[in-house]
Amino acid sequence: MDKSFEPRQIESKWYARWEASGDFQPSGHGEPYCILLPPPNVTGTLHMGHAFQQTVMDMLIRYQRMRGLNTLWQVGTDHAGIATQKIVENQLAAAGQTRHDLSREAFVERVWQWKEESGSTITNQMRRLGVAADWSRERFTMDEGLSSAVRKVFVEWFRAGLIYRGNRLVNWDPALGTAVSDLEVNNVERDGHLWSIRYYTVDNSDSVVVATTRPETMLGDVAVAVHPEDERYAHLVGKMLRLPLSNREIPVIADDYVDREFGTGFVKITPAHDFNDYAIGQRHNLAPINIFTLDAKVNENAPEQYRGLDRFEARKRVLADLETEGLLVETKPHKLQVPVSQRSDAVIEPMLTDQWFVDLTSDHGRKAITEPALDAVRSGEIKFVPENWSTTYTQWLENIQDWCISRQLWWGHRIPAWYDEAGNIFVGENEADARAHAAVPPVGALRQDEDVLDTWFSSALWPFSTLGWPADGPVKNERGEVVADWQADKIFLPSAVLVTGFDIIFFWVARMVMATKYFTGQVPFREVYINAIVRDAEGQKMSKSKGNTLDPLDLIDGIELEPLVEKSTKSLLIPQVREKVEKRIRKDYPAGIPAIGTDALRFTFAALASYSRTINFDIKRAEGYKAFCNKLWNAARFVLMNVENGAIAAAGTPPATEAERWILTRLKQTLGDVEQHFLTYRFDLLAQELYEFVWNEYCDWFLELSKPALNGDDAAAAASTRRTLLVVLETVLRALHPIVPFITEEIWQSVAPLLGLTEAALLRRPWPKAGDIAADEAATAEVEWFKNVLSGIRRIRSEMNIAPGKTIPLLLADGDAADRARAAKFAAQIAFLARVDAPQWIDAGVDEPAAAAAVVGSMRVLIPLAGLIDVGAEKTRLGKEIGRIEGEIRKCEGKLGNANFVANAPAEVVAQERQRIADWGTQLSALREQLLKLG
RNA sequence: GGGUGCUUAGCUCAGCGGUAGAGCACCGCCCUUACAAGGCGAUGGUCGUAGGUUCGAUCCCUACAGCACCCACCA
Repeated sequence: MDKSFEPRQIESKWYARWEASGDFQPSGHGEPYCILLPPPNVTGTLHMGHAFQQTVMDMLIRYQRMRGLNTLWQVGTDHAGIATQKIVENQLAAAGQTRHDLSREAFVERVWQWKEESGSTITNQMRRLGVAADWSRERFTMDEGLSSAVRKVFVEWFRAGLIYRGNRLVNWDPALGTAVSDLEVNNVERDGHLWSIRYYTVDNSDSVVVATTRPETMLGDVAVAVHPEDERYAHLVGKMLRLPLSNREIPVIADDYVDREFGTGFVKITPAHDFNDYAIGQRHNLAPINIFTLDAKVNENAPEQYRGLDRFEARKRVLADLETEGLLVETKPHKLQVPVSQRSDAVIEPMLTDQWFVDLTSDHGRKAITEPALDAVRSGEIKFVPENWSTTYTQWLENIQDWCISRQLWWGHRIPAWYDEAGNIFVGENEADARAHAAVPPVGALRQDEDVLDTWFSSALWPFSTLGWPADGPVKNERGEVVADWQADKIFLPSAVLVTGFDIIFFWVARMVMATKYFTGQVPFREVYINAIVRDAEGQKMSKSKGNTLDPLDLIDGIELEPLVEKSTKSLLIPQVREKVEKRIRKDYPAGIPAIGTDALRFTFAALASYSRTINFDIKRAEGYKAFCNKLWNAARFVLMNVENGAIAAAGTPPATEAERWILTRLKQTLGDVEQHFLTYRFDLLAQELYEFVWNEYCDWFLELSKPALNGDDAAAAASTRRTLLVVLETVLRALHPIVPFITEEIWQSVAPLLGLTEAALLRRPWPKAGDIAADEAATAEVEWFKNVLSGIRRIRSEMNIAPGKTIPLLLADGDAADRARAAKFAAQIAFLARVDAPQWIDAGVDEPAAAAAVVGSMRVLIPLAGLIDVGAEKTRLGKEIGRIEGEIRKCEGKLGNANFVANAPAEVVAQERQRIADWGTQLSALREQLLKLG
């Protein structure tokens, strides 16, 4: 093995071999265990969130694979309608074109081309992470198989009366020219104004003052509303008002939606551009007046002078005109929630358009789709981890709206609906099917609906569409390879656990439950592990506009300062932001980002994966775990160097030394805990457990303890120690493999032959079970004793400034028979590791030299002063220790002196307290005796 | 307005009813042949505040404060 750990070399070597070996595909035996990859955008690149999430999935898959389960990690990519279409549109824009300059077919063809060119970027990046995913079954949400699933679901839901088309007020993104769902709209608080405007009655005898944040919408007003019980204005209800600027007559109506306390108590009603007003309009039978075109300019329903103006321009004009007419009563600053499109940042305009919806709210829709999805979680059939996310899920479904599934885009699954010349709708998997199911004979030619489906519609089918549904037989990809076969593959439904972010519980998780329940009768997964959101070291959300994103590949490979600055600032358009980001990067990463390797990155993710909902990614922490990898590497080097040239005890030989029995006992405990942490998804505790075992037990103590054994005269002990060194290493490599696959594989390949192991790869080894290892509690006590003696001596050496290389004498006093036996047993180890001469016992009553002391139980461990030690300093040291122990004893006495404690606390707690006070007492008297001896 | 979290060492976080822990940072001594990406040792916390339950509270309950996030139609 190389002298130091070089992640780059190791990583480049293994992935291709693993993938080619077929070990990432289902083994075909054992209990099925499936994980669905949340399909990333096909044109996307790997970000920290992906890397974190995928590390979690990979740990689970590798673990279960080693446990002998029939594992499938189903991977694939999502066509990501809007995002992908926008990328290609931007390319066109750079050439001064829009998609409308191309035909629809040509545009879509161009998007496919782009997908072919860049679609494998993210999957190749995933490979760098080492994911044990089954690439032979990779799917794309727009491939033929998945598209046929989409068509079938649409048609079946339509025929079941669960999908309908209607002219409804929807969230319209005027920049993208499409409807978007409620979920794709963010409400952003902005500084605006509240304007008060006077409307006169038609006879000019009276007037009302309405308050609005959007004065331009008054062009579409159809009424003014007051609260039915508002006595101030009761006399106005039913009167007609003259709408300023438009000169239309509109009624004053009473509706209890109005809040009497807010504004003036009058609300203008614009049903075509406000969701509340729409509802009020319906209640009062008022026809909405749409005043905007689809790109949010004033249309022909408004007075001539405003037509063609953008809505924000129109606002200015309206205000100016009102001012002129003396109708603008008041203007005051006002904070308001503005609906903004997630995709384009454009302000959403509620717009009346024809759209397709999935019915989730009528009795029929609730019974067929919504309720089963709620029941799946309420009944515990699906469990969230952490558990409280089920509240989020449940509450959303309880207040759900119908799902608007049509999008006015070109890239996506075209809606399988056709219209005849009379406007009748025909739905079917294709035109012929639509005709065949026609309720009325079509009039003239059929033309297909122009719209495509919401991207999440196809994602909702992912749990079963990827397994081959609805085809009866094998499904092939475009290269003719079989990627799924529903009859055989439905064993992977339900999948075991879905690992995903809370931000798509509504978008994706809930909708998968709805669709999967409806079409397969099964839940899509048994558990949903909601992973934390990765933020930067300061807890800020990572975003390109803040320039604080980290590219997982930059952490793996490292990046120089200048390229990092360039990369982080290139998409920042505002110079001030750019400057700020550059400054921060130069400060945070003066030497760029060091290469930490995939394993260290993965270990970091594991170590950060507690149940907390955000994790702050600190590169310092990652560097620490790279050090851990290096430690493991060097420990392996030590073992190999010491094992290769000596006899290794045969398998089954009982361990010869206390140290071996102790490390095996600790290994057993560690494995038991690791098992538990896998069950509860506590990867942080799991990582910590293994970290501590490797570093603080195996390296710090066992490797050190093995040195005297390896170099000693006892050949049997040496051979046995060699075996144990190897066995523990090999076992711990197996336990670590799900977290750090590359380094463990690399080391394991060298270790395996020495143990006669014949598997081709570490992933094929069985998961190490605690139950297979024998515990020896007595050995633990022995080694703990030894560690106490050694720590005592080291403390003296350090605090008394005794040169580390200097061999010094060691005396032992008092103690009992057990201490004598142990001292004899560990004599060589003590001498070697503490750099002391062979320990000498001092008999009671014999004069002893002045010495510095440590106390282990009732035994005093003495380093004679003889010019080495400052008596004053030693007295101070002892005094301090005595003070500390007296404090502990006082605490114990306090408890035991409390009659209520003794009466009420469990017996073992009281006994433990008595034991403690006795132990402290023993130490205290030894220390006091020592202080006396120093005079 | 409804909901969900968080507040523990300088920083990032575990612990969650019975002796306050880790990583990183900091301090001292060491290039001791696995490892200076290292070794040995030391320092550092009245566990947000106030009550309550309990023999005992960082942990459970209540209130308060601060900080996040999600959902929602106040013009």
